[in-house]
Amino acid sequence: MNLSLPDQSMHSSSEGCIEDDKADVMLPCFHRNMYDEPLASYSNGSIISQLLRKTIHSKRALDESPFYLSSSAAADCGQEDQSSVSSKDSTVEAASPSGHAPTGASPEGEHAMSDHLQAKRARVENIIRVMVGSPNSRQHGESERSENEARDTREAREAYRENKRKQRLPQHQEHSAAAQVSRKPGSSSSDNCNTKDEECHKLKEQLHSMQRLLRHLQEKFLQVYHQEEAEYDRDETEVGVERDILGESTESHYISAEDDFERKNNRVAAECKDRIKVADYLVQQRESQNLQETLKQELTRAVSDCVDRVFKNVSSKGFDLSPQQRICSSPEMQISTGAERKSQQASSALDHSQAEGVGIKSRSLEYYESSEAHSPQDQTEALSLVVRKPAVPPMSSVTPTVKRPYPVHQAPFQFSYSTPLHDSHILEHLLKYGPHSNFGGLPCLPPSMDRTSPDSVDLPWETIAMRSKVTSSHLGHHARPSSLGGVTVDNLCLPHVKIECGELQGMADRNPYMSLNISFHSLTADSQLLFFSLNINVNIQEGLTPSHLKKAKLMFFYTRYPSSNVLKTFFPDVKFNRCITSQLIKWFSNFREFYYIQMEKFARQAIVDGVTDVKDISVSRDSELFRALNMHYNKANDFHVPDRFLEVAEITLHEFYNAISATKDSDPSWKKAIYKVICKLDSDVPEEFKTSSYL
DNA sequence: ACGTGGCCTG
DNA sequence: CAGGCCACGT
Repeated sequence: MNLSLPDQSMHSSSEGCIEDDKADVMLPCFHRNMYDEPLASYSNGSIISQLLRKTIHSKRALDESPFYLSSSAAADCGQEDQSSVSSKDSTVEAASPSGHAPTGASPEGEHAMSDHLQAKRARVENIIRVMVGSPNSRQHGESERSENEARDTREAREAYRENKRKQRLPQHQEHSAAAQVSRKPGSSSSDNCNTKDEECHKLKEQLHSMQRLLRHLQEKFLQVYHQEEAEYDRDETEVGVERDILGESTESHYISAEDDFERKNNRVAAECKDRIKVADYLVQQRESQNLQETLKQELTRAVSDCVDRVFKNVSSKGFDLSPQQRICSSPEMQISTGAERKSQQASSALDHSQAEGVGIKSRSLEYYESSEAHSPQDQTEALSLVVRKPAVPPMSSVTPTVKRPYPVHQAPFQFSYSTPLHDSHILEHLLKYGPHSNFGGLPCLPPSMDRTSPDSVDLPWETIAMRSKVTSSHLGHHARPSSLGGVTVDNLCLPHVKIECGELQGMADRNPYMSLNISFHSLTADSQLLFFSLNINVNIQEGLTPSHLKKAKLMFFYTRYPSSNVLKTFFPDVKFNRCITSQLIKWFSNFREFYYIQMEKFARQAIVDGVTDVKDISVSRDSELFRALNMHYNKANDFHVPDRFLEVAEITLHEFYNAISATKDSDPSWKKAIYKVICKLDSDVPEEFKTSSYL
């Protein structure tokens, strides 16, 4: 019964767990205290509870305290019971049977009754008398008291239930709830109505402030959301719907929160949960939008980077289009060159990080505006027949005494069923015609995470061939994953963007060169992760495919002696190693072998046929020699062999004819002289071969 | 030693 | 077309 005990037990909520056996003794309260730990601490800290703790000494606590008492309250209750009862009896119930109670009060309790406390008690009791409003209170005596007690008990139970409910609230709410509950123990009698009222007001205020806070948060969310809307309102329709939905839901929540303040105490939790849900939804919305934007930006940046590098590469090597190429270039290709140049400028001018959907569109427009401006220039350049490679030896006299099916200004070479697409073609295609178009099956050429490959210097970019498709998929609209590791951007719920990549392996064989080159490593780590999370199926060619062979054969029309660097340049999708390189070299060696065999054969045939003048020998597209060669290197006959190759073939044939005529073939190494000549006749391989190929 | 090219063979 | 072998140049 000492007053120090309450304090002791008050702290026992934490200490008792560790050391004290009192926990067992005070089981009902204590166990609750453990569960209501935050509550207890709050009650200790609460001003109201402080007040109560003082006040409680002059009041009788409820016997049913276990329902709601916090540790301090419970302890107080237990300790103060007698004194409280006695004090109350002595003042309020003077005529009660236990009127002598004051004397029964513990000396400590009596001693504790300071003057101001007594004064306060008197004041409070006076107020209570008024508040209870029962003029018969005194007359009814015990019954009245029991009624009050019963009511308080009910209130206490209510409070406890509320308390339980409020424990689920966020902490700042718990605080107020705790404040509310912590004072309950003292409300054993009607005199608490005053403080109750008081506290009710405080609670109201707290709740109001909380509401304001929530509203503020809500507004912030909506503000940010709308801001983002304004920024990226390229897709107003879809997002607009979402916004409407959001607006509605939040609005309704808002209103409902406004309505019934008095009753909503027990609804606050649910309310907050709903709001949190809304907030979460907004956050998710933002996140997915961020993802979308990030992906777009990174893709755009990577693409422009790629174009930059392509041209940097080209210009650094002094690469230029060969005359044939210029002449032969289809208008489409000329456009693309102009576009590429423009793109170089544009990409350097444009901040990559700022390149967004709008930027893409505007740039694609620039492409076509500029292409018109550039194409005439390109045309004039193309008409000038400049040969940069070692000029044709003065054997030109040998050349055309024969009529050719094609004029010197050769008709555009092109693939019979498809013009080879440039990177920029694909880009332009994508940008101009939109993602709905597709380029046919494109193989997935994966970014290799291994940058130790020797070609990484020469080929800083690896190809990610992808077919880009824009779908109208909404958030949560999951695209079906395509077969064979097809790539979709599902799982990410990226609206408006879906990328599919290489559907079938067979397609990789057919056109592994036409690809959209993206510098995967120029992407940020986030975007790389994003790519992987997009499940993009990437796959760098470890070996040479039949498509590579075909490409090599077509390249042979331009170069008979390609250097390994050229090979690496023109097979960017191949992971080069010693074996691959030598294999490619071997291919060209074999090509040459066949070529020279044919030359020797036809030269000897000419001699057998009685040709006496080398000038009578020519190579046209009609000649047997050409057909044999074309059959070998261009079996499908879907590639228009450049005239230059015909010239070179004719020169080679003449060389053989002359050597054989001069009986130089008796020398075991008589061909070497011819090889020396022929190796100088190589021309540059069109850039189309670098990154793209026929379909 | 290594890369490259040519020749021969299968 | 690939493998083996050889020769040559660096």
